[in-house]
Amino acid sequence: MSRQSDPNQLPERTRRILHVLVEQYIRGGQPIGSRSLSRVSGLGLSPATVRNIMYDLEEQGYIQSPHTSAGRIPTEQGYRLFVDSLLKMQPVHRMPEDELRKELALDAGAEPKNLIESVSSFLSGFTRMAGVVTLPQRGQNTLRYIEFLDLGQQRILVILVVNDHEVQNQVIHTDRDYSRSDLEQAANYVNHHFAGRDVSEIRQELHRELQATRRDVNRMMDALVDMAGKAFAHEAESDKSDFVLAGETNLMNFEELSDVEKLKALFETFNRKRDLYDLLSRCAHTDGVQIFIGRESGHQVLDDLSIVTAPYGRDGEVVGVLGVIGPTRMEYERVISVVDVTSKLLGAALKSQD
Amino acid sequence: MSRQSDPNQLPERTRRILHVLVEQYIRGGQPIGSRSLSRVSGLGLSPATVRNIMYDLEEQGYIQSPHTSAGRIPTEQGYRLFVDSLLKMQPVHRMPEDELRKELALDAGAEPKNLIESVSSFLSGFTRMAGVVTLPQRGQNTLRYIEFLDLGQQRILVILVVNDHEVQNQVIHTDRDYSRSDLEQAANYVNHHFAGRDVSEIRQELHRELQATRRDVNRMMDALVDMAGKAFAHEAESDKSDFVLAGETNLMNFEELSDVEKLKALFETFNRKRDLYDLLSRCAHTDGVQIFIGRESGHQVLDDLSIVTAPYGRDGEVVGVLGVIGPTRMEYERVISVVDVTSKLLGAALKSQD
DNA sequence: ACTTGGCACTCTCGTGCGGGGAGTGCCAAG
DNA sequence: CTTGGCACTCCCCGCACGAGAGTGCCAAGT
Repeated sequence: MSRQSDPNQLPERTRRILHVLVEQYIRGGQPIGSRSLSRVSGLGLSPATVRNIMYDLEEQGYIQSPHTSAGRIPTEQGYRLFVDSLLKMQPVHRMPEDELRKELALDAGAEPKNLIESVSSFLSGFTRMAGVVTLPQRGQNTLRYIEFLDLGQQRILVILVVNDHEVQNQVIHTDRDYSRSDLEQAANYVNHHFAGRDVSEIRQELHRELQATRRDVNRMMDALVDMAGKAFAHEAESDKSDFVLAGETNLMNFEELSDVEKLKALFETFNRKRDLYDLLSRCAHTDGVQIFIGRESGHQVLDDLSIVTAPYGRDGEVVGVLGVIGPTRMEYERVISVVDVTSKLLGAALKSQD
Repeated sequence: MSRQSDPNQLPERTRRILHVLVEQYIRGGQPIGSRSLSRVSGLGLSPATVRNIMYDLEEQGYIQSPHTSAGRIPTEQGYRLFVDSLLKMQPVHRMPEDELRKELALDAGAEPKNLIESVSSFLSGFTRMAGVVTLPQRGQNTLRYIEFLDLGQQRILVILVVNDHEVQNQVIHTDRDYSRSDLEQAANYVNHHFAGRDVSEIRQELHRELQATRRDVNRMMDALVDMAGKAFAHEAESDKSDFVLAGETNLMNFEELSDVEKLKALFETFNRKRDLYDLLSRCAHTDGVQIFIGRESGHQVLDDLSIVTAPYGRDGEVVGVLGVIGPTRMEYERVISVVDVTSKLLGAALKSQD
């Protein structure tokens, strides 16, 4: 980017031209020529003057022309400047808050998963692009209750209730069979000692305890603690990198993705989940709306797309990220508002839930 | 279909020509002309003769030409005849059973859901089309264990263990609060009386019991039974119409779906799940491989696609359906074998699981 | 009666050509 | 510094043309 320059050094008039150009291009999808720009910019400049300005903008990498006798379209750098100028002004927008509020109200008290799905499909429905919401990831998982159930053949079903609401279950394999009362005893032990404490903390403590009692005569206790430890070990690794995507198919409408190869690569990325999740988690640590334009995301499949994200949470603690994925040529102003408002409403909804 | 005729009345030679034509078309994707057909059919007929035969086949609706000077391609009716002739002969095929066996072995003992996912992605990977497997739906759900956990605010978490393995949980709302021991008592009651019996049976019985004790002074018992009833009512409605789809994106490669509108409609159908699930369930009652060609499925979005399905189950009882979705122009012979073998292996894997 | 070679006909597809339209770059004048 | 003018470039569209492929039909052969 040798020719890149400090955007602040651009004359006001030049920035105005860029702004209008981006707006117009977003509206129409056609390259913008000097004539229409001079008319619509409201600056009272002749097309020739505008041409000169456009020449400058092109030299500095904000716009480009698809071929010599077409108009100009914004580059990623151009979009970036445009978007940054949008973010400076407080977006006070007539929003369809009510629509979402209503939906959220319906889901109140439902599984968090349902809530997330509603929000994701709201995002996609309202923007006509793809909506995405990560599942809320609590920083700490508080153990509420544990239960062991014998399945025979040295298999034990562990049921774990965390955070008042969520039930997780898993089968663990042991090296011997346990009687009903053994299992009850183990569950009682854990429930009594550890209920209300953080799960990963418990795992560590159980581990320590196992070390300590290793030479103990009480082999039984040993095995039980081992078993409980296994249960919590599983818990730690599960449930990662998941999000709810909605309206992916909306993206098929955009000519940016008319290339089937690209489309395929994109959908495969969606299915794999990992890449997109990583991208989203990166947004958890900034607060407020964040925007990746085109290649800024660093993932090749998203080259022609932009992502607008915002973290959501309750009581200031971020528990997830939501966002909208669409073509680089999207109505940023509207999308930013929607994402922003939605993240706040979702935070509130989660709060009221428990 | 006025011109449709009994396929059995077609002369052997004519059927042979159709068979070869379909084979060739499946291989190459290009309309087949009389010259190449005469060469490859091995019947020692001149192109002119083949032309006459093709004329007959076209009149009877088995083949058609995209335009006057292209070769011929099979119609749905033509595919149907082709496929039926395939199904008559036992498909004894060198199959990649081992590959799948290995994968299934890895998943042995894992969640059924994981197993299903493996199979689905095997189907898709091996055929390079889309694989689909419905979740196993047991005819009866045997209650193993129930537990009630107070969440406060008149909400109770119900944990239900069915069929030795599966854990279901749900929050029910009650009209008053219950003490810990109330809940324990309720759980004990249900576990003691109903463990090992079918869930929907239990629901009915609880309902009856509720009617009977309505005038009873024992209000407590009343409420408990009511609560348990609620729990089982939920259980009944959950978990329907679900399947695991894999490799949908493979379908994007086929020019049959190069029309973005079609592609979009198809993927939306996949997401909705209902339509496809209904189609699949219809296959549960026939045994052996079943094939829908093009519009035979009755769903418009599948017009250019075919579906090859087979039910799977254990001990003769069908618990689900699996299949492959691909373009009408697919290698039926191979796909039929794969689907057939896979359904049997999955059945066996489920059996060995518990 | 069936098969075959011949032949005219039709249709698609790729290519090359030309004109209209849009927009630019540059220059010289204001 | 702005503006009008003008030549230039490039895309896009319609058109025609020829090559290629395959058919339908007919008349002759077995």
